Amino acid sequence: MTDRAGRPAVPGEPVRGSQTGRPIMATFDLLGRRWMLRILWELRHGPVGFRALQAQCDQLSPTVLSARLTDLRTAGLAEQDESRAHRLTPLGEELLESLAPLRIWSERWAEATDTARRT
Amino acid sequence: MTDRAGRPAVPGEPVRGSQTGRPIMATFDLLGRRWMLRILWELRHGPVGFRALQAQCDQLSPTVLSARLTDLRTAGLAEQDESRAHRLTPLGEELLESLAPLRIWSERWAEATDTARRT
DNA sequence: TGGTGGCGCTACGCTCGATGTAGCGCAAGC
DNA sequence: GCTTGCGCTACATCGAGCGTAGCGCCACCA
Repeated sequence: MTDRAGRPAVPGEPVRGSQTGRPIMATFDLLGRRWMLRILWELRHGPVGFRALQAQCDQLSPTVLSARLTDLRTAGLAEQDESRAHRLTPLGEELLESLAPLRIWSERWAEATDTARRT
Repeated sequence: MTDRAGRPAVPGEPVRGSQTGRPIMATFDLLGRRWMLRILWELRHGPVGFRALQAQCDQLSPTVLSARLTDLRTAGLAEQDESRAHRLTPLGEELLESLAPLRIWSERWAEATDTARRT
């Protein structure tokens, strides 16, 4: 393992940035890791192989991809099928769905920024 | 400045992890920075002073807090009032709202993890 | 009016996470 | 048995994040 020295980021336990273990904090911890949101997003179309996933994420280094996938698996949000392809668990799917408003918002953000730049 | 060497993370421009400049990617870039989600979250109750905000975020280092607030300001999501207190812009508020489903999900996640652990 | 204390924030050195490249082990195809 | 491609790890490098110290500013009070 590339060794991630702990940091499971699971609700109910103290996580980086919060002793309380409040679920939302665990979520922030998990999603606040670099590439995490992007990887989650790219997993939306079902099982993907390691290298394909890497390509979809602009060739991020395999080290980080591997680490993040481990994070996701530990958190119970992703898993591997028989052919070692990566996919979301039902729980992971739910997370993805609850991220949907973000896409809507990002469009609005783009518009707003654009208008601001024009003026 | 602690200097963040570019990387404005604004939609419409290439960002780290994506040449396309698709808004959602810019969003992932922005929110994927450490403490970003947490800070956004802690800003939900209106204007907060720097040190108060720092305290709410488990005493994260002022360096990072300052950097993140700059990020937010650059992105047009936060601003400072007359007394230099930090608060979200309307756009920032919208982002916060679209993060709401995350809280719901995190509760479900906590339950699921809990049950899994018990068995 | 000089002292004290609190606040916003920067400087700076160190650590650890992220990056990039190389390559191993394995399975399939020829 | 050699090549090709995949999943993933090793390892060295670099940069982001962290912690501590402290500066400049203002308010309050003696």
